[in-house]
Amino acid sequence: MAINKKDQFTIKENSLADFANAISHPARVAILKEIAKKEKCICGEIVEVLPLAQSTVSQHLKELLKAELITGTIDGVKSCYCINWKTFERFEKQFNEFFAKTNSGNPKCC
Amino acid sequence: MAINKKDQFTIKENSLADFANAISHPARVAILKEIAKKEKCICGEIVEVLPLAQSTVSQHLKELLKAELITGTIDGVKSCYCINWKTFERFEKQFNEFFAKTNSGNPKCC
DNA sequence: AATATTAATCGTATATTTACGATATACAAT
DNA sequence: ATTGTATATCGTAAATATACGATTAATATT
Repeated sequence: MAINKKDQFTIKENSLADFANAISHPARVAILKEIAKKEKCICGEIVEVLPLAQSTVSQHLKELLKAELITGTIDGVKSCYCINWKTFERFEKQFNEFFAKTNSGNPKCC
Repeated sequence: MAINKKDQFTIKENSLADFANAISHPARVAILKEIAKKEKCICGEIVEVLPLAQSTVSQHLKELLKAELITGTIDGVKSCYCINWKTFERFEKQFNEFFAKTNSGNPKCC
């Protein structure tokens, strides 16, 4: 972007944005879904299911790893990925903290 | 991007990604936070609090409106924004549907 | 009517994202 | 050792996102 002002925001704001960013592409949602379904997945199986090139899937996996939404281990010549549920739980808490449900009624709302 | 493959994914995958994308920038998280705090915000109040130009804040507000995370009404010369909690609730449901908590234990996980 | 105020939109430059194929790496099998 | 297979990384082109200031539009005030 033109100028990056991300450091002008709080760590919490940035970390919530980073989490959201990791799942802000349908391919990554589909990958997460696939891993969650099988509980365990190798890259090849994911590539088969998605309408994307292998290298592109690999890039998306890398982003999901960076955001700690998944964990990955190398198993011989294959790679195994799992959902990192701890990150999801942490996100859920942060999410609630930011947008506390106490306001759900929206009495003053326009 | 090079080629857009978003229509190769399901509507649900895209809608979840779109929601996440709307909160994938710290400025938008901060805006949502500010509106949630006050329950009701005029544009100018948000601009005051954020380290961004008025036009940039306006662009972010537009995106939040597009994703239906906020509602906006015009009040004379001012614009008033509120959180659209219904969208947040819908997202929460979708989120759980995708990553059903039944797998949280991760028995086979790597 | 003229001026001031508020917010949205436009035009833009730059950074980032996304996609691909090609190549590299790392292990497995022969 | 050579060959095959699986995945990661590199280099890239094109699309999108993000930022800004300038302008426009719409109401409020004088």
